[in-house]
Amino acid sequence: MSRSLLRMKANVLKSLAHPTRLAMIEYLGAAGERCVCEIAEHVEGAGDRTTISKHLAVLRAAGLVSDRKEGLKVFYRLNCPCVRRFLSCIEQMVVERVRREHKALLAK
Amino acid sequence: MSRSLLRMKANVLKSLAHPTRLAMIEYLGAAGERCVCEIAEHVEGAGDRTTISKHLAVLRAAGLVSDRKEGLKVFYRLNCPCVRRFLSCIEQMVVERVRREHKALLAK
DNA sequence: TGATTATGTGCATATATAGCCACATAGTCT
DNA sequence: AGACTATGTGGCTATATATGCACATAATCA
Repeated sequence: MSRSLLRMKANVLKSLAHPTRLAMIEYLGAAGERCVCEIAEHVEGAGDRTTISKHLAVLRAAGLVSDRKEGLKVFYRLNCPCVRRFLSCIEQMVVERVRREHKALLAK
Repeated sequence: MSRSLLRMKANVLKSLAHPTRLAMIEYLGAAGERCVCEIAEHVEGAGDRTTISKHLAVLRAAGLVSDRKEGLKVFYRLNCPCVRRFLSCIEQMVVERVRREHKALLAK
């Protein structure tokens, strides 16, 4: 496997690997195109607006979202619908795992 | 979306978000169960053996792989087959992107 | 038992990332 | 033009991560 392709894929994954950014991606996947203020409202407890901007910049740099300016607002949208399925796979795995560990705990 | 579920999913993604670990996962996905020495040989240029061990420990902690000891060797295997599909989605996205940017470059 | 091999751990350091504050930009409205 | 609003950037610090070295463990074999 080419090192550079590997690095690029790891970068995309890295951009997903943060609770706030993950929430943003899931929100955009579910709700469609949204402006920064809507995203910021939805992703509560994610810190101040500049932090939100930077997270969005990370997602944009990774190619996961695109943006479009309209008046004062900037709208972001998910580029790659396949990411949604991808994330549901991860979710399934995590949920499975929690269930398994919970069961193991009870069995003791 | 629950904060803790979000954090857990981000953690799984984080564990995938490193070129060496990604290569390990892809290798285990394609080749099936492998011992550390085979993994280390396959993932060339990933630094020394202790680094390899640590990356494997990260993947194990995330629940992505399981290990099994047999004699001196420890065998690792991919836990969640769905990860393979997931990764091919990311790959497709990256390849698409490179193609698009390349084209855009030519058009100038 | 002592030597050898496969793998893992504990520390130390280097680099990367997250978050916040102050400030910058850019569009809108009066 | 000047005030206001939405968003982004630069720079700082705190925290996290990656890596390698020296050492630890554990199984095998002579």
